[in-house]
Amino acid sequence: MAKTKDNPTWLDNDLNDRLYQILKAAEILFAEKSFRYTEVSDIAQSAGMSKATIYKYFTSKDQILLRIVEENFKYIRDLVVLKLLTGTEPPLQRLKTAALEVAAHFDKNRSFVHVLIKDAGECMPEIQRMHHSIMNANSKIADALFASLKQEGEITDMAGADLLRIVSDICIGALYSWVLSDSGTLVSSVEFYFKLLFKDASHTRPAS
Amino acid sequence: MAKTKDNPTWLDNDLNDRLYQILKAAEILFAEKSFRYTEVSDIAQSAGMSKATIYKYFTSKDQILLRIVEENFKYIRDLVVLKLLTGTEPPLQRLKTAALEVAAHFDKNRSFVHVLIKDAGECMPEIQRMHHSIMNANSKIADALFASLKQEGEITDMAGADLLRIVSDICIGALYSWVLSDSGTLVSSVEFYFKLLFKDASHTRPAS
Amino acid sequence: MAKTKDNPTWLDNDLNDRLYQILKAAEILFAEKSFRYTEVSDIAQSAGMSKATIYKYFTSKDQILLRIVEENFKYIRDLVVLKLLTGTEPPLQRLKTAALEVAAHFDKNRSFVHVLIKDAGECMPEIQRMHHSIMNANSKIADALFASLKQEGEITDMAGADLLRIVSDICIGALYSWVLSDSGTLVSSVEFYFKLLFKDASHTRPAS
Amino acid sequence: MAKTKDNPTWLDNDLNDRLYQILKAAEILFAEKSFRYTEVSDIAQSAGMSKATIYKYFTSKDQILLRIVEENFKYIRDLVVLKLLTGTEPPLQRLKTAALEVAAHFDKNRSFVHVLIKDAGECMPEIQRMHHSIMNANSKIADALFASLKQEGEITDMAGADLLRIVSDICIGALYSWVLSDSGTLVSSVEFYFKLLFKDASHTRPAS
DNA sequence: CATGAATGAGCCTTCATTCAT
DNA sequence: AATGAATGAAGGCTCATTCAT
Repeated sequence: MAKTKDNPTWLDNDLNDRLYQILKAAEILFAEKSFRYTEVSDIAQSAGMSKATIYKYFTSKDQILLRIVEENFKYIRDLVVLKLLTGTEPPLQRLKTAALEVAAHFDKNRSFVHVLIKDAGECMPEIQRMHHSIMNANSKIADALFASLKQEGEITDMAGADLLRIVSDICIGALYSWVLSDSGTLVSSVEFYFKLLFKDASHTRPAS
Repeated sequence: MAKTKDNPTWLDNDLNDRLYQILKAAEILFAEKSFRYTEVSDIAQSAGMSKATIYKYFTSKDQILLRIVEENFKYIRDLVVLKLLTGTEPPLQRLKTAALEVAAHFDKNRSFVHVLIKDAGECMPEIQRMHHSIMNANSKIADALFASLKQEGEITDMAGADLLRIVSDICIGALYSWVLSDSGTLVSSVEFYFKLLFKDASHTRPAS
Repeated sequence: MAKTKDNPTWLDNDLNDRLYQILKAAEILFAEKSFRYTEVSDIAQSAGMSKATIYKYFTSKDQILLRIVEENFKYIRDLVVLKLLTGTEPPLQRLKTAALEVAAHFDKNRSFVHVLIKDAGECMPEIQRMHHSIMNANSKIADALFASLKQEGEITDMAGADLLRIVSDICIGALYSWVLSDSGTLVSSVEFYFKLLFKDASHTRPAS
Repeated sequence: MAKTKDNPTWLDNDLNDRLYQILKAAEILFAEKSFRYTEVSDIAQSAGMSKATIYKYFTSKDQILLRIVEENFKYIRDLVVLKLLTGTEPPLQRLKTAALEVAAHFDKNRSFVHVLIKDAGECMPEIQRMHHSIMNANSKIADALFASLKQEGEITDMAGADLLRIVSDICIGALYSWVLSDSGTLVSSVEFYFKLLFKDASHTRPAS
């Protein structure tokens, strides 16, 4: 799953230490004080290096934020693809696993979600690209998934696009709410919605 | 309904013209270029006055943004309270009316929603207060509403808090998605969800 | 003595009311907060009129300060000339009277002295002109005075210029000290120095 | 004494170069154009650096002025203490030496005196503290000095406080006059007053 | 390579001053 | 004549960014 080192949970191991320190420090500060109120020197201090060093790795303050978003999005995308497309479990189970993994990632990276929401304006293109790729580019995957879910009778008949929309809205809403309330875990949110939508508690393959 | 004048859709008519012009100009610019990239002189030019005049009405650039959010939130709150608590229509009908009115307000004030989402970090306290007031302070209203909905069999039995959470998540999600896709209307989104959740198309009181 | 009205002590009676109010209000505010920190609107408020009205009487904020200094200097000059050159009392008596009158004027107009010292930089030309007129233009008067003082044996033989210099230095120093210590009266200072320099307590004409 | 470098006459050598350049440039500009009309960018240009660098050393334009005053006052205080309290010369000689040294310092730093007088309003607290420390805190030193002067018959019997007051007034007056006339040296002023007050030209110890 | 030191570009904000009523 | 409302012109200060060591 990309990660084998101890502390990093989302950034690729390949990132050299310096880079990782910058991104992590920035993420935390952006989450706390927002992009606007975080100075590059704050990041430098928090990352234990000088400002000049930061500019060896990034061409601008904005690039740091962008990189944070990109790395997280990439990580999530990889996670989803891997969990959703691979494996022999039934589709619903794979969906749940993927959702839980993503949720767990967010639970471990609260600050990223704060950044994403607070400084959305600074990275609209990235967010929109992500949103678009989920709503359109990946719709084949989604269609296939939903088709198989319908086959198994887990969900009622409904246009795949509509379903995707609902799921997407709920995900975004849950994410936003989670940040606003700043309590609970996203994992429990996912479980709540799964229980709600699919009365079957286990989602292990129905033994037919 | 409050509004009869032609152009203002959300700010109270009582706001004097100058103030209205500033807020409206700022809202549009913040939505387009984000708070960060909007200079006070941009707002001044767009509002057809000098920077100094703006500072007669606001003590800082930040205050302009805050005021935009406050005014909108106030307007929405008033709208919801009015539509939801007053009137003789059945609860579900009132809920739908309120939701549609709010959605229509947003449709007419897309730029506000853009601001709200792009510059969320600048007004977290206001957003959180709004969120909290919906999730907690207003829960009595919500409970009453949900109770009567249940009585009428419109919705299945479920904890009020859970229902509220779902509705809230969907609303936030729909709002965010709407901005991200930048297409369609929120009103149509509301109709979509109402059709989905309550199969009855009309929601006029079931003729017993 | 120029003054017959009740409250004004330094400005000419001829000054119309509005003008007097502005100058007095400004003098007090300049003394309290210094020229820099006194805004024209402060003066307006304190004088009970609008800023625009002030600009009917003065072309700039600087002009107000200048006028304050000019009026006071004019008043003092008139006083000195009148007391020193007129009258039948012996010269030393006239000198003392003049000095006491000026001191009394300052005692009644502490704020002017504060302004003069705090905002000296804003009115160096006026101050320098005054200083020059005392040290040079008026030296004839001074010479005559000192000559007669010497004749009467009140003071030792000494160049008039030197005497003038000493007196001038002591006056300036006493004035400055008085503002710095912000206690006592200038009149008592004058009496101190007269007692010190001319052992004769009365200075009434020696009954010879 | 403290000074052996060529150009600096009043600031401690310890002050690093950059700081010294700023203070010296500011002092000259303040003296020429007054605090009000001197922009920080003027100081920057004159000191051969950028505005931002100045703000590395000072938190505000006001602080620069304050620092100039403080440094000079400190320097003067040290000088006086050193010259007055140390050494084996008779008291009057020590007094004269101290006065001459201070006067020489001012002669070399005319611009400081201009600043002090023109922008007195900006640094009243510092000036008052200095004045107070001379008139009160140091009165023990003064009393001792005056006592020994009296013993030696140099001055007539008189309350120490009164003597101090006279000396202080004369000093301030001489300083102010010197700036106003903008000619001559303070050293010559000191010599004038010493000759005047103590007829003995040499002030070396009276040969018993 | 890492950094301390330096900076340029620019923003927000202020206030003396003006003008229409 | 008096003023409320409006503004132009600036100035202090900041901070992302660079460069010499």
